[in-house]
Amino acid sequence: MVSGAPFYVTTPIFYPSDVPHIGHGYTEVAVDVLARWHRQAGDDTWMLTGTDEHGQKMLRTAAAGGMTPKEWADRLVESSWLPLLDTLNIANDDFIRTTQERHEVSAQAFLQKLHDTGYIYTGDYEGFYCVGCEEYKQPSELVEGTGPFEGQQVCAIHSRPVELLQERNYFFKMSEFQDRLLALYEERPDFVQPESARNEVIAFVKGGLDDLSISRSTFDWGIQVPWDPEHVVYVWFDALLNYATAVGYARDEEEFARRWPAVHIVGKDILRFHAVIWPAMLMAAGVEPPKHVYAHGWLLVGGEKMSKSKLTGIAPNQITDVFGSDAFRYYFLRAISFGQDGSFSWEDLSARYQAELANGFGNLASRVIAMINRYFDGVLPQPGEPSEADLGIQQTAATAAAAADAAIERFAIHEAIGAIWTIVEELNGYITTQEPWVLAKDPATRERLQTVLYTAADGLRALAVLLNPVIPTATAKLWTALGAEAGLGALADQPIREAGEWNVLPVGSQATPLEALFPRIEQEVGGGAAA
RNA sequence: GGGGCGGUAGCUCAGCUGGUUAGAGCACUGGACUCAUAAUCCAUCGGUCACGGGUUCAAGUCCCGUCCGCCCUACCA
Repeated sequence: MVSGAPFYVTTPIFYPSDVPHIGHGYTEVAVDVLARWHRQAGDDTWMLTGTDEHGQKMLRTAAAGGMTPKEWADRLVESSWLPLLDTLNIANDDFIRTTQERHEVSAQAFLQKLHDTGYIYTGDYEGFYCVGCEEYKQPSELVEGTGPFEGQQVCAIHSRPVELLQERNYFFKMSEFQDRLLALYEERPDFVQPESARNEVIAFVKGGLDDLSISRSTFDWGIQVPWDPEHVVYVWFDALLNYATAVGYARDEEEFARRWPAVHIVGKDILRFHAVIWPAMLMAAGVEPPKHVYAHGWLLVGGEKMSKSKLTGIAPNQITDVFGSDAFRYYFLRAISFGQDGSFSWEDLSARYQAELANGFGNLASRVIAMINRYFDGVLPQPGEPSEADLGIQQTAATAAAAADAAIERFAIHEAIGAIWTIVEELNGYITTQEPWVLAKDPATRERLQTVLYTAADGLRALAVLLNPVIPTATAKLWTALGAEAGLGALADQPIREAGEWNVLPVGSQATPLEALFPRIEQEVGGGAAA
């Protein structure tokens, strides 16, 4: 434990009735890397993910399948969403489902608090409701229907007719929070990140806020409004609360105080819910706003936003089945600037796998371990006086480790990996230049050989520690092959902020042969195989 | 309609407050080497910085306009 500073990070909770695609996977993986990094740094880390199971859409799809919504949700969570976490090797600390009792209890307490303090009132609402969006639409959001819906007004997103609904329900006085929200964005410029997201949020809030209808009485699949059993809580309001309810809001004040406030990582399409509505809800309840709301970009496939309807949706296991979970994690976090949209292509994935993971990192590990085994029977030799070149490697590692930690602090995950990768590149060059295989032929250069291989091995040690949050499967194999555990303990316990220090791997560590960390993939990868 | 973002080598992208011959990775080509996953290392090749004006001693970098892509948001009918 270094600092023990709290770090509570969340993914959005997903609709179980969606089919998991690489966009979901991207968010999960990004949050997992942040969490693993902080955890390994000794921060008091907690990673939350989960599913959002209420709402009319779930009710209807369940009914269509002849099931209760809860049965339907159970099935989807078991068959799709928990397996997704396995597929991607996610080390979440908790998984919340909005149908869990702990959530319902805390959510009701939150709602009651808002009601007691006068932030909720009764009103009538009439509007065009889109079941697909789970929300009312303004007339401007509707377009003329085509085909079977010709002559009707349809939702611009789902192209399906909207329903004219009128209901008496409860409203949250969000309009009262405009000034306080703007003050929040002003006082804490890093509250909404990146900058482009912040600007959009500010522009939106400056345009004025409407009160929010937060209950429904036309169906009953949801959390009951505590003072009016005829109403259930609007699904988005319910969903946002998960971040607080999961860590004990109104149930376990000690736990809540320990974890809160959270860092929310979200796709930019749901930024507004997290950067406007959610902080307003918290302010109304007298709870501190989140620490950060970070909006990442979209994955583009063929230059367009990935979408299932355009058949560009890709299931995460299509990638992991061929390349493995490490490659998935590495690729999306390295190739895409976190916070910006990024292009996905099988060609790029395949090329980076080959060039960076297999030929770069994997082969580096392979050649170093092989030489320690060949020239020293696997026993890590004692280094002699460092030369200029050796010191250069040490410097590279120190600089890279510091830069990577600083980048993670700014959510620049791609930069962090790029910084770490300078060690891979320098080490490969170092080995080629130092020519240990030549040194090995002459007994007179034995000590120099020892120094070179020690330097390379300790560099691998630093890489294993620094890359463990990103590619934990590969680094675990490397840790074993280096024989590091005997002297240093478990890889996950290695303090990541000290990874750039030198002469850490104990002399005499017993290396063992290393299988290829990222074997060459001979098979042709099919791009069109969207299942 | 208003606002925002983007358009830089074949591909994916860096280029902060304007300043010597515009960078990186991958791909391509040539060479070196053999410890290693036919891998590594070095070098070369490659761009009218969307287009047209303007400001400046100097613009990819600022200003105006045009075109293209995307996002947010409004409104008429």
